[in-house]
Amino acid sequence: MARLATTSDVFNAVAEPRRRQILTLLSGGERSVNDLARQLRVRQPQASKHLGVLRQVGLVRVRGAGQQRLYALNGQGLKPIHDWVKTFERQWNESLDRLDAYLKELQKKERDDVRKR
Amino acid sequence: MARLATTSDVFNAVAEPRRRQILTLLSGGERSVNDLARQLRVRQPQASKHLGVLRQVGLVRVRGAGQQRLYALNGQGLKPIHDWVKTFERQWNESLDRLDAYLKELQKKERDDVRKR
DNA sequence: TTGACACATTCCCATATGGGCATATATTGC
DNA sequence: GCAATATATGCCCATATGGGAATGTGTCAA
Repeated sequence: MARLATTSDVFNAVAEPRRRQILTLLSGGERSVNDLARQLRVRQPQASKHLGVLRQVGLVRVRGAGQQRLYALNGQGLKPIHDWVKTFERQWNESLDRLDAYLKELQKKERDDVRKR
Repeated sequence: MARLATTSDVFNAVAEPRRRQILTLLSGGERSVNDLARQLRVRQPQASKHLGVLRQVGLVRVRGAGQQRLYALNGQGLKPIHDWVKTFERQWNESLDRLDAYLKELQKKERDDVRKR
């Protein structure tokens, strides 16, 4: 079956670093295709393709403006990722808490050792 | 160059739905490979492969327990995704706010219309 | 109409994939 | 040692990819 299509899912669409870059750039406001291509140091066709993927999964919107097309971020499209990853928030906090507790324990031992000297 | 390796990145590793399922299952605690394979309704080798990917990107830890290997979630591995998507939180809140304002505006109009009747 | 510009689409190719399957590699109990 | 169980790994294949390059489509201005 091979890997899922990049357009099958927001997760797959966002797996590509350049597409994440595009979203970051668009968070500053609308941009034209050439604009984005220049910033990404990518040729125009690739920029168009990436934008096409992002559009198919609903992460960006397009608007015609004369002979250029302005792409805008659709922030809501990222919510599924946020919601999913948020369900694990407690998990990594717990790991950090354990690390924190461990470090505190080390420091305590250190103080005790110093005291014994 | 083709698509990036699934092991190149947490984003790529998590793009596969079954791997997300695995992480969800592991958030309930350690599981053996067969255990996971059964829950995912996947054959054992595929489960092992997926777990291998997750391990390579640091999303899970393994621990030998007799003749089985228990996999555990490493929540901190998901933090990069959380951090990235969090930078867009304002974006979709704004969209939602606009939607909210729009709906409120509609309701107001509706009330006014009723009043006029 | 014609040319210039912005963008989209198509074809090519090297590459990695995930599943099926068979097989190697532990580890345990006898 | 040997069989049984749990897991990992290797090979196969169909499929989708992202970049390069060329070409199609649309819009403007003269």
